[in-house]
Amino acid sequence: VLQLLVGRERPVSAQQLHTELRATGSRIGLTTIYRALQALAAAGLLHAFGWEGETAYRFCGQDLHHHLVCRVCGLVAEGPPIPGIEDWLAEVSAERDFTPERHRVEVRGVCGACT
Amino acid sequence: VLQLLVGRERPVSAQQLHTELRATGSRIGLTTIYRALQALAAAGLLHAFGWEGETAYRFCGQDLHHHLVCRVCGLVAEGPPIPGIEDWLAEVSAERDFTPERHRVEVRGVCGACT
DNA sequence: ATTAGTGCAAATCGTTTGCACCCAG
DNA sequence: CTGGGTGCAAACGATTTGCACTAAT
Repeated sequence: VLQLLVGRERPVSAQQLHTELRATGSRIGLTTIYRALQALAAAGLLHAFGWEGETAYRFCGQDLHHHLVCRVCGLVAEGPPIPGIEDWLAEVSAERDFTPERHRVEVRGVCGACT
Repeated sequence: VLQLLVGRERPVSAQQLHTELRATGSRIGLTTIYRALQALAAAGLLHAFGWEGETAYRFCGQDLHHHLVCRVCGLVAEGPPIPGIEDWLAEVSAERDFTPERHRVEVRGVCGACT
């Protein structure tokens, strides 16, 4: 299942994956897809995106955590870290007595192809 | 309905609101809550948060768009803009031929009270 | 023989929709 | 009379769960 996710540009929902797999003749069940996706997401290999009522997943390295999401086609591009975000985070957290664990920057817009 | 949202520290789901309102004797229907929340969110007065399977909303000014979310109690604190984020955004977007519309920074962690 | 993992079908739960009703203009 | 907004109940769709079955140790 993981192999199907690697190399994809846009997130896929459990139901989409199921349909695709079924089309290739696989007898895999929807349940298994859900369980696999949840496990992989919990392990940090996938990122979850809310996409029109359903949850879609995308393979993501652990290092880059910033996304440019096209609201038209759903394409997701990764971006470099924001310079200075760590300092900002440390400062703001200290101010509020908050212990940060992970952060996520998501930019919504329209990709070049959809403009 | 809006008045109930203003001043809250943490997001509330439609169902929670409904329960609370019913408890005060209101005869409001769940449908109305959903419609009101969607309208307010579309108008930019509320921000939507995914919280354990359901969608919760929180009143948010239009200027500050960064959030510190406690994963234990759901408390949401607002933060100042990241210095330099606009420059970063412009640069990254230009690189990828992407037209940004809005961005969102969400930091997950644990608040002081929950530590 | 035991166990982890699977698929199916039914149950669950948040959300949306269809529709009849009521109040204000 | 007319229209917008409301509540109720049914419909919907994504996700989860119960359970029997299979394959591998």
